[in-house]
Amino acid sequence: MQILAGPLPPLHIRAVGDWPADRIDPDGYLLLADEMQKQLALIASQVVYLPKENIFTQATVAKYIYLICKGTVRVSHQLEDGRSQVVAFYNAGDPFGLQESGVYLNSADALTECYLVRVPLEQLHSLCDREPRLQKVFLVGAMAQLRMSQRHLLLVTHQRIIKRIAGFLLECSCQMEGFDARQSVLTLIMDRTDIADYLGTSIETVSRTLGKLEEQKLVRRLDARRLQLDIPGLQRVLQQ
Amino acid sequence: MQILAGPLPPLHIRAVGDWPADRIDPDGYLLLADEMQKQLALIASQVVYLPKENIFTQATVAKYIYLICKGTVRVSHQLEDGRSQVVAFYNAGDPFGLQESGVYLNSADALTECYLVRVPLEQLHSLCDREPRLQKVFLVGAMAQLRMSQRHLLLVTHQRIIKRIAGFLLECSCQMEGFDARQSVLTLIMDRTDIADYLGTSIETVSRTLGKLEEQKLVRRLDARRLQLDIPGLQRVLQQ
DNA sequence: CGGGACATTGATACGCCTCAACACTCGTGG
DNA sequence: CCACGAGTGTTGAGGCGTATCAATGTCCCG
Repeated sequence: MQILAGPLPPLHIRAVGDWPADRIDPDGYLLLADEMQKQLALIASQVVYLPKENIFTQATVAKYIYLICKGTVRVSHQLEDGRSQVVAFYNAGDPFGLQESGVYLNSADALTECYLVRVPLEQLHSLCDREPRLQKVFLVGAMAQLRMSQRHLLLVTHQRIIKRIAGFLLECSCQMEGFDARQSVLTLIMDRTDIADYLGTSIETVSRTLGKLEEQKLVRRLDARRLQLDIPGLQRVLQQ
Repeated sequence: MQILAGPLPPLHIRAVGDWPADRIDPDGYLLLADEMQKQLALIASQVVYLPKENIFTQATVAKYIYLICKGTVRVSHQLEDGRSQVVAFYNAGDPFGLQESGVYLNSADALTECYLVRVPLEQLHSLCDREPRLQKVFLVGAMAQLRMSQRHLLLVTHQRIIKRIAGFLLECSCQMEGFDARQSVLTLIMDRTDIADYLGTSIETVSRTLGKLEEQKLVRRLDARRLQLDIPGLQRVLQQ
């Protein structure tokens, strides 16, 4: 981890689907007004993490809220029985660092090189009290996170794995970077273990299911990480 | 549905695990200051729903946010393939009515007789802009919902159904009314279909799994809706 | 050329979904 | 008082999908 000097980059928060939409840009991001940005700059700092680097660990004291400027973060939860469940993959515009009773609920790791803005929790609280518009930004962010979490729930409760995988690929092609819409080629940032732990299955089944989808000509594996998708075909899988 | 005249009852919002805790009572509820309560009373109204009555339907225009004073609400989502997934069971102190792009994401139904406070969304937005402390209440509420949603995710991703059921029973005994701690008897408010749709399984499997737990002396079925629990024993199931 | 990390493929066992039949409780009405 | 039906919960038999263990394949880097 490395702390960057200098001013914060322009910040935006994912707010897809929020309404009424004040200051939401066409892509569903809420932009921070200059004034808020300045005040945040007084307490926040920009940090960089390398791929595979741990950002924070579940059950340790929660000091910061993070906001992603660039990169992808995996947030996961270790259960008592040893299983690891990926709670979410976060991208630019997503806030993360959910805490309960002063400790982090999950662990966070950088999947790619990540540029983050790190805001000390205590100071954020007092700043939000002084600057209600900033609080609104975080409220909108929290509700966006709640929608994402519920979508994830609907995804993992599909009994058939083929639906989970199809839904996952569609989700990636919508809300992630690394999807070339013209070629319809998705470049995955995560490995098979991450996908399996996100969908609640095993790496072998992920691999086999991609095989099934390839048989049905809905997916073509250019290599392990690059998939050519038949988007309408995958959507049809979810409807059966 | 029936609209009640007269003043609003005292309102509180579930905020378990929030920190730093300003004005959070021992049970984890955030109490609304009198002033906010008064302002809310100007735009909100108290409504009553009978058991099994529909409160709102997925994909219809979202006009209100609801806050539960008393009773239990089932929020569920219908998927394209016909499956119904219960997103959450909500109790006193929980806000619900999540919307995306102006329409409800899920459907809500009363499980018991429900006393709710219904707040028009548009007026709530402008009131929140004038009264930041109210906005903070909703922010805290949204984060509590996010924690609940993530717990639910961890529950339904247990591969073994016996863990899902054990976890579900423990969850009910913690955060729901209808658990007599002295006798360790849990009275379920929902039927087998609701449980199955909450855990992503079938009613038959719910029934059989309760049978398994009964063989292991971790549960005793007094009748279909009343279960005597061995709490430590159920916790042990989750650890294996 | 080796080693390690990651992905795929194969064989097997078993847990759960499905369909089906049956038990139970409750209200209604004969 | 009993008969009937609907709604709900339980139990049984069978087939299928997926987890698991194991082996093999592939890529990258030293």
